[in-house]
Amino acid sequence: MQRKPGHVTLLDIARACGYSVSTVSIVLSEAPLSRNVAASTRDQIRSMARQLGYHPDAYARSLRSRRNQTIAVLAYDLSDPFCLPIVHGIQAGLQPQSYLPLLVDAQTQRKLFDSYLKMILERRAEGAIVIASWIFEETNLLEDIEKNQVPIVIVGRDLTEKRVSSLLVDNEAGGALAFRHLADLGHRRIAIIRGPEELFDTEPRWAGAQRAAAEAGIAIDSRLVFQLPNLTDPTSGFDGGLHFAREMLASGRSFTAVLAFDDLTALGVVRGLSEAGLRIPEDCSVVGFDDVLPAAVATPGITTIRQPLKEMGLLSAEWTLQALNSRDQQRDKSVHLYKAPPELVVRNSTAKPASRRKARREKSRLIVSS
Amino acid sequence: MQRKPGHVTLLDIARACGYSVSTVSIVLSEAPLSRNVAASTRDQIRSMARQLGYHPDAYARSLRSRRNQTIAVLAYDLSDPFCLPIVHGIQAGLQPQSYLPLLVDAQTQRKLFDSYLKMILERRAEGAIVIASWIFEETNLLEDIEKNQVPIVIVGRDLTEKRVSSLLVDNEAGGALAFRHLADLGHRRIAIIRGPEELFDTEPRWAGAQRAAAEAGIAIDSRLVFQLPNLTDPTSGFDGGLHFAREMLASGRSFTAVLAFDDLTALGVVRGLSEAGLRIPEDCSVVGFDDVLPAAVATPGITTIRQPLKEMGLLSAEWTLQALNSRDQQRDKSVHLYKAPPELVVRNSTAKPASRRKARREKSRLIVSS
DNA sequence: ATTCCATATTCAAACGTTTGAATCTCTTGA
DNA sequence: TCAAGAGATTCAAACGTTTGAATATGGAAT
Repeated sequence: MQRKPGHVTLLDIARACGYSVSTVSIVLSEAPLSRNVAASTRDQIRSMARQLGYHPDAYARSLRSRRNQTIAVLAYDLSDPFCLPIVHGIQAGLQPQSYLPLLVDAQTQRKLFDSYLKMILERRAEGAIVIASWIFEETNLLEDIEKNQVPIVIVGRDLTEKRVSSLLVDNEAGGALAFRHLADLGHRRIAIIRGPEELFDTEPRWAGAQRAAAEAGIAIDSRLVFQLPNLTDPTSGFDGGLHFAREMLASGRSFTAVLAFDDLTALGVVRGLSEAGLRIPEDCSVVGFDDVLPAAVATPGITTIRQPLKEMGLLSAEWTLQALNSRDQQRDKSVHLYKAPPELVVRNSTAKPASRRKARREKSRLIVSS
Repeated sequence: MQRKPGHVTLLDIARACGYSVSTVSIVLSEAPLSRNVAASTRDQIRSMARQLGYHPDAYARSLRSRRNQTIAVLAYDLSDPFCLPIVHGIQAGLQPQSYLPLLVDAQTQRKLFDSYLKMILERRAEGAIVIASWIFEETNLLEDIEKNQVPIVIVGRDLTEKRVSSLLVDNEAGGALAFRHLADLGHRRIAIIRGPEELFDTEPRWAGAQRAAAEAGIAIDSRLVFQLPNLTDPTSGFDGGLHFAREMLASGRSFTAVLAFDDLTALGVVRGLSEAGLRIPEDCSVVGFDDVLPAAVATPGITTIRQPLKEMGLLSAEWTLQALNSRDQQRDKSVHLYKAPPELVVRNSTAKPASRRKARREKSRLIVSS
């Protein structure tokens, strides 16, 4: 196994300028000792390194130094528009400490998830940030990662009872915010599409909506409550919304607004209602959740509950680095929880309901025609 | 620097079951020599490894073996919906050979791009796939990566004249396809929004549209041709589309269809026309390019030109692995080019133009009211 | 008995770094 | 003249693995 020709090591540089490997290493890695290396030597070594095209070998380096400036970021599915802003936040948080994210995308597949998990362990990432999925039981994840003393933070789910620092949006508040927005506009007959049963966001959002309904003195008609099936594909919310919109119309029950579980679902609802000739928001208001790109660029723009995803990502990065540092100093194993405040983003998919009489007339016409 | 407690090495296993490190390594790495290790020994070692929670150290391993089963994937901006399907394709192509993608997102920032590039070199990725950006001059990228003998493939741009294997959609054919679709529907007065000047896709798409116009005997009104400004943010196409839609209407020139540079631009156009009270597609057809998620879930769904992104990603992965293998065998430095065939996806943003008289009447009413 | 082969296992060097300790060469102060 | 320190550089071991070569063990064939 002869050395590759194009491959420059410390030894090459050392020989080229007549110093030892140690000196070269000290200079190029800017170790504390480099303070008392002669300035001329430093310059000579640096310029030789540049000239030969030297790049330190991360493998050799971190084999020796046990550090690799890497935080693993394990996303359950990058194609969910939800993930990207979080990743950007993480990158922003890691950058200043010159840590690098090792980004892996499990594509909602258990098999991939496991193999990437193994990879994270093998690459000795110093910490891990998991962007949560409802699909996997993270139990063995915890065992395996924690056993190896890697600090871990989870985004999008509360796992504090398993002693994992967690960040997520305050879903209860968000659900309430969305419902209250519709109530404030004057809507009384509000259809609700709940999330999939296995998704942890579902319950608190529903609870928030119920609380807001009670506060506004509005009764939720259980026949106007739907629940998305368990999904594999993050865009399948769209199909669910489309499906339930048709079902709502076919049921003949009147409603003037729909509270959808997330933005894709809301977009599906818009599609379904539009197909039947309803205009959004004149004939029916629709509100989503998350504030992902498709909601912003659709026409009408979807009124939604924004999650401060980027901020959450940023914070998760900071927590991880913090845990790293405190681990080096003492054993500070405190577990944090941050429930981010959701924010109402009003666009054009919501409006005051049409006057009751007119609305009823239109509706009946439509139901007949569908 | 004492060893971390939770950290299990070959030596630990060797001691625990009374064999040498070599034997343990041979067994666990399934080296050829493991053929003649006693079956009982094998089992004992394997179960001990599992019991202790052993994970091989990728750093030590690849320091010695010079392989790390990693292909770097450098995306210019993951938040462009364009990138994700490519990444998925790459993952799919790497998986069967148990190579792992090292995914990095330059977020359209030169500084990040450089620092990630350095990282790729330091981590000794065996190959690199670049999802192209118009922002960066890839010249030094080439120098730096090629000097280190790392095979490199670029997706989304033709760099064959710099001897880099390239995959991209056939933009010329796509532009023609889009224009011909509108012409076939009967449109004659077609507005065109060209891409930013610095983007390499712009020219061929425009050329394709011109060719199709000539073939259909349609004259393109230069006053209905617009050009997006150079952009930093991939979603800024939306703003551009919105802006030009308003400008088109204000100009008073009549048109029945808009050919937008990409899907986000098309969505911006839809927004702009809708604001003025126009209905899509009854009053005006709009066609996009790329087929990204927001185009599919908007209402009406945007008719667009689909790029086979996933297939392109898959192929890029295969090329890279192939280059890796052939490099080990002989010096096969052949450069490939693949122009993927685009595909028309008809949704609901395009339709036959309204009869001429009626269209003109509507238009003039609108222009007055705006 | 000796030689030879196959099977099972170990030796020891190497990969490219980092780093605590060691060495060497000057100054400086007494 | 010597000790003490500071400044500049090097030694050598270590990180955890892989791997070509070497060794040990037991037959079987000569």
